[in-house]
Amino acid sequence: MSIRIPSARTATIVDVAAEANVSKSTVSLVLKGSPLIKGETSERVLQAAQKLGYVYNRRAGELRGNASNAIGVVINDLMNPFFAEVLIGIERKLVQAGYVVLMAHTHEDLAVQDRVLQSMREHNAAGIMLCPALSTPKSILKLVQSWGIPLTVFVRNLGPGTYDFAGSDSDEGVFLATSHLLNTGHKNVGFLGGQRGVVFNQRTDGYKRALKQKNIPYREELVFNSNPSREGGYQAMKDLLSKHPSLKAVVCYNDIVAFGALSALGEAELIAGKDFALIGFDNILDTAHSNPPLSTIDIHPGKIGEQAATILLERIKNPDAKRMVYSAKPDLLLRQTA
Amino acid sequence: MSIRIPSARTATIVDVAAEANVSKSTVSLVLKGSPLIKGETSERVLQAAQKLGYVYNRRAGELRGNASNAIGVVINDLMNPFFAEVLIGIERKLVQAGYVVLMAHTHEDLAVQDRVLQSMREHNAAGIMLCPALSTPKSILKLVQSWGIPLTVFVRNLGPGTYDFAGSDSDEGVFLATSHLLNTGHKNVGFLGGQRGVVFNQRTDGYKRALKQKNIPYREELVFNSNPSREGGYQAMKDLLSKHPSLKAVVCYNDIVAFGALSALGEAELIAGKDFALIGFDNILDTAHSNPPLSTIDIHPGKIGEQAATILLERIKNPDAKRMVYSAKPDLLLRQTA
DNA sequence: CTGAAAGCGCTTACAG
DNA sequence: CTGAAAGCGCTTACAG
Repeated sequence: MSIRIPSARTATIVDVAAEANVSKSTVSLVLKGSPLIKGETSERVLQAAQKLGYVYNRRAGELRGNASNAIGVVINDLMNPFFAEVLIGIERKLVQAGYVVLMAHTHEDLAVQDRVLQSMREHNAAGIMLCPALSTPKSILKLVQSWGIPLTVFVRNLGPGTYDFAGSDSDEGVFLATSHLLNTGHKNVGFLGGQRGVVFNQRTDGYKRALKQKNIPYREELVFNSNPSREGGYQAMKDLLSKHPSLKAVVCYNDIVAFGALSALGEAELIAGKDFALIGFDNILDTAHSNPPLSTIDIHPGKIGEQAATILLERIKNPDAKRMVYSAKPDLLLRQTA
Repeated sequence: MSIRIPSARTATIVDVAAEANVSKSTVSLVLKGSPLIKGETSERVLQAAQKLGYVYNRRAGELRGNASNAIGVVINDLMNPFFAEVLIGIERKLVQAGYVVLMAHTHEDLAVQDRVLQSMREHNAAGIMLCPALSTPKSILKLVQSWGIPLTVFVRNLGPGTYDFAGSDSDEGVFLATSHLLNTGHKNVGFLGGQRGVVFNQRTDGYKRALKQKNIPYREELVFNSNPSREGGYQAMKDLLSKHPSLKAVVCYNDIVAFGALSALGEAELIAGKDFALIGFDNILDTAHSNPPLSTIDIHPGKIGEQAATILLERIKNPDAKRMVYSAKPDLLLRQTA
């Protein structure tokens, strides 16, 4: 007859109290470093805890106290290194502040986004960081707000409103890139990749603005839509090459689109930076050693994540603070492709 | 005088019970879909819950019940898309099974790894998935085991032992790649990038094995160490080009190293696939549209994550099952560079 | 089929 | 400086 040995029940505060000959209130106080307890007692309690291999039970503590140290972060496209870099920035900052991250990936799926948000609520998240899936309704703001959970939106904004946000100045970034191309002898430049959405609109706004400043008429057929992926960039560039062979310069929706474009260029035996100029957007790590190294708009992805986390932390501390926004200042970073 | 309105305390099981005129035990039973409760009663409770906007409080439930639905996953190098793809696979599988993921990033730092593991323990994680930071001591296995938390190690193994593991057959993969190069006319091939460690050793074993099979002596100076990064691959290839200009084929430690190498090749005006042959390892998404598209060893990163999660789930369900191991079968995937 | 009671492991006033 | 007591929101035997 075999008996299943229960995994040694871990010691509780009561066990420690018994071991140290104090009440459990005292143990609780010692554990949270209260100055109320006499040094000697405190010492004794700590040793007892050590001896019994005591582990703090967070759920129990939080049940009574009601604060949670978990923060939900929802990402929708981790396949794009940009988001991975942002996530790393977020995670570091949060962990550093003593939080733990409940991470969820939505694949741009609104239904799973709703589900994970709900789940974070059940888990009593101390805050939520959301990079909204494409076409997320603005009502999501009111919803989370009604839960009483601090929220900061990052990278993709949700239109005008009073929510906290961390992202970048897309308009200005693309303006910079387009202007640079125009200033270095290109008579016209196209916009490659990406699809309808807030961010896309901001970026093409910058594009149009740069064109306008040089009195170049905006031509819709020079913006090439695609998925915001390498594959998308590849297809878009092939499309461009066949339809507008005279066009020799392009600013890309983002870096991975630019990588796809680089691939199409290579296939056509065109050398980026010599036969064709292109500039990416984001400055993900990969750009420094692509073939050839990509000129891009640096928005410091890791820093966006860090700032987004900083904002959330501040909001948790101070629920009544006024709106907080971080918008990364874009820097034109010239390497080989333009 | 302003009164801070407490964020509307959310309804509890007791409120629902009162609203529905039943005891809280009944509410609890209904909520977990017990067949014990009469349909009519159940209906009434559900409506009451709905009406009050009841939200299940997981921590409270888990405190008594003792099961948690959070699983910790620790990653060390999310900058490498390979790990991002693995993570996505893990996350999907876990969420699908009703779990939530507590994610932590270690940056290969043993101290933070210890910290996050401890934190996951406090959070009562139902299981832990660990991709060990470089030079993680094997004792980590016993430690987590002593906590009574199911563990599955992934991607990097910890040497012989009886822990659950999901990864790939590195040796075989590199053997395949090296053999292919040798079979297609290259008199010798080098091994580029990566650094001492379990995975590195397995990969170079495959390299040596392929050499041996063709009676080609192994020469240490033909393996070029580097950080397992683009930058590392870039430097290693420059090094190779200057020291061994006659070497024309190389298998790379992984895809990002290969990307760095591609960049160095481009800089030297060498065309990969024509002037120089190289093969990566992993088959991350990016390889399909690099410049030029990279030949590589496909180990199906997403599937590794999924399988790792599947193993953990199984272990949770069945603590006494015997050792589970998944080793991705590597496929040689030829594109442009070899 | 449903209710009363005890308990999960903490924290937090309140006494003293 | 420390203890006794109540309570956080659930679940789980146990009655009936």
